[in-house]
Amino acid sequence: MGVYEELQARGLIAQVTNEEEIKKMVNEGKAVFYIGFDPTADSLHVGHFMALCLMKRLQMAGNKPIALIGGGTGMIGDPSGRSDMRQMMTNDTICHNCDCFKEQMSRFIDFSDGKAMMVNNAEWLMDLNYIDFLREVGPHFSVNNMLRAECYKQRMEKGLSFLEFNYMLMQSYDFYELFQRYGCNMQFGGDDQWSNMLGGTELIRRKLGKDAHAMTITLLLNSEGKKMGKTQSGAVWLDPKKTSPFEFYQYWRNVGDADVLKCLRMLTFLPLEQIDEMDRWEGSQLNQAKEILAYELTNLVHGEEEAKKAQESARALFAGGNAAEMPTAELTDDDFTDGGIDILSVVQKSGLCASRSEARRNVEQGGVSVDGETVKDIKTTFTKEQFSGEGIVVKRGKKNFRRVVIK
RNA sequence: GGGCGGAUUCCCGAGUGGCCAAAGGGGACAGACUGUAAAUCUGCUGCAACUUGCUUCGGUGGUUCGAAUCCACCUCCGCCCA
Repeated sequence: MGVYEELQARGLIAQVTNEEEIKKMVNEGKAVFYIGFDPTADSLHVGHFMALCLMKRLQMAGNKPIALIGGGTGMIGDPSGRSDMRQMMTNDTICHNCDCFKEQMSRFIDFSDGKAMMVNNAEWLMDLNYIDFLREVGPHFSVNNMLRAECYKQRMEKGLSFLEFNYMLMQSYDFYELFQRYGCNMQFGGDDQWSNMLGGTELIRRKLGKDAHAMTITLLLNSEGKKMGKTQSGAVWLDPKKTSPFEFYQYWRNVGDADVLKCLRMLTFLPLEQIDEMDRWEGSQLNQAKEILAYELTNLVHGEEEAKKAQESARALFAGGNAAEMPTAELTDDDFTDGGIDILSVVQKSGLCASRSEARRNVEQGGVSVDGETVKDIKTTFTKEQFSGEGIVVKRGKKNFRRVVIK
């Protein structure tokens, strides 16, 4: 089975420009492909992770990946899949984010010995001359067609600025540049990028009369059709400072039954036979599959040691006991009045609740417990001594734990 | 540039002078049931205090005893015309 077939079997391929040619090229390790990453934040997230995995898979099959950092395109902002305009970022922010991306990527992809490259499109986009660019690229794009493109369609209702409208040209120009500079003959990207990517192949064909290919990765959606990798507090980040390995593990441990197998196929490197085996599991047995998923992914992103720690903590915590590896919050002397502190303050200051009002609600509804004992009275207080040593374990709801100690 | 319409609490969306911290829905959160799942049911959803206070309805000023609601100016957005 070639890589292409494997990708297909894992459900990763959404659309391709020319299946036969791409299959051949990829299976024979002849593709020089790129995936673009716009520096919209200071860490990569799960969506990027899928792309990185794909890069790795293709790299292992002998193809050469180019990671393109969007230092230039980030200045514009991709309107695809958005209902409103992105906030414009300052130059400094973009540069900082680019650096963060670089560092995270080098942990997944082998950039040694020319096996992969990393380039920044700021290199050629920032110095473009407006008139020259318009004359060189502009004639090859039909506004009529652009307006029909899926990525702009949804924005036609809410409004689309000229700035964002140009994004497609920038991305197309990237492909064109990479094609010429490095012989890059294929582009990968999320399925929402399809029209932008076609812009690139089209530009190359028109300007150079050469063929280039594009292939999109299936977006990771849950059974409700929402993008995965998002929590109400934001994305699930790969940076352990933004999403701790434990939280990361828990995110995957908690995916819905309907989504486990899909995630295993698309995100892990486990052999397909093993995944097919799990596909036969039913009911509560799926919990094991979720554990495997969570472990595998945490392992890939944070390493074996962190994965083990997260798994052990999760097991211990949900089996009712305490675990060494648990988010810890520290209280200081200032938090105590007359040597005591009330439950609402504990819950709030430990970061389990945003406000005292919220803490009050949770306590009143029986959602807060301390060392396994439910606390129903909002007037319950604790002494400083109780936080010394191991401290106490405060729980809000079923899945939010925190060890609270005194500093 | 001209005409019209709009900006409400996380989102959608009511509210057009006091009875509004603001209907309804979604989402989130908590509880029950479970398998750390889904579905369902219940509660809850500005901040703080234990029934009272404080800060909110794009921004700034103004009218009024009193404004999310009225007036002026400004900012942003949509539609139509150029």
